[in-house]
Amino acid sequence: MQSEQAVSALASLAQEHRLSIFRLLVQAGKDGLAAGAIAEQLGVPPSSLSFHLAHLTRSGLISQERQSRTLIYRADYAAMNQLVAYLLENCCAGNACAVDLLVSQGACK
Amino acid sequence: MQSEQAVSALASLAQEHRLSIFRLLVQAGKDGLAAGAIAEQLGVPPSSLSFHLAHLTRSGLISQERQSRTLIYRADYAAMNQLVAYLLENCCAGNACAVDLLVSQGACK
DNA sequence: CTGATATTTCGACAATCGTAGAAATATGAT
DNA sequence: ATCATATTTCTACGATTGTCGAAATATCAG
Repeated sequence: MQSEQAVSALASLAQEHRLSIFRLLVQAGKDGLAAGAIAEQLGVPPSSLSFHLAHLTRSGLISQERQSRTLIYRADYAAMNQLVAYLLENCCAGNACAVDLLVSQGACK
Repeated sequence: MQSEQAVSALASLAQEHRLSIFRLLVQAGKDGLAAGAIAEQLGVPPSSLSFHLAHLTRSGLISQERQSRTLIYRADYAAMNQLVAYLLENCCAGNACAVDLLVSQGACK
């Protein structure tokens, strides 16, 4: 991963509405959510929502698939993992370190 | 973690210079780095660097400790872990999911 | 082809952010 | 005390970002 890519991904998460969108999609899992369903849950006006969805899509953290009239959005878990790996790359100068917590924490399951 | 906190942490990483600073500190480990050492490695003017260090410190991702004339900065791994946990909270609606990658990836060691 | 639904693109404006020089502060050395 | 070093705070300015109404686009139904 390049730093430019990472900054873009981070910037797309660093905004109240977009963070909420991303978390909704993370929780929704592989089925994703339609733009409309997201709008309903967050109460953001359509044009604003679209702006934020485009931002997240451009950064690669979510993907878009058209299903007839609706657009389905999904979190891209691999992109998220790459981002975290980039942030913690070569951490603690190769010594055992606090980042082991990530393993024991079990964010998923 | 509150969303406001998360946005603040993410915003502090979503900037080229600050991202570089954070990664340097992650790699430096528990000894941290003096502001001067960071300035040297990144070539950012002192006032700008100070602005970014303050941003990262306010968001809780790094900490500051004075050691006589110099200020030592360190990455806060626990804060980083909390942030990642917040992003992936309750992911995939409770099913086994792609976030397991985080475990197998072994960013550290 | 006409109308309805789902969503995006355009445009303009206010608010926030990053930059870096100059001045200020904190600490240690002589 | 005086001076040098390390770093921050202040300040002003240009650049970027978020907002949302209105208009445009895409798809389906009748």
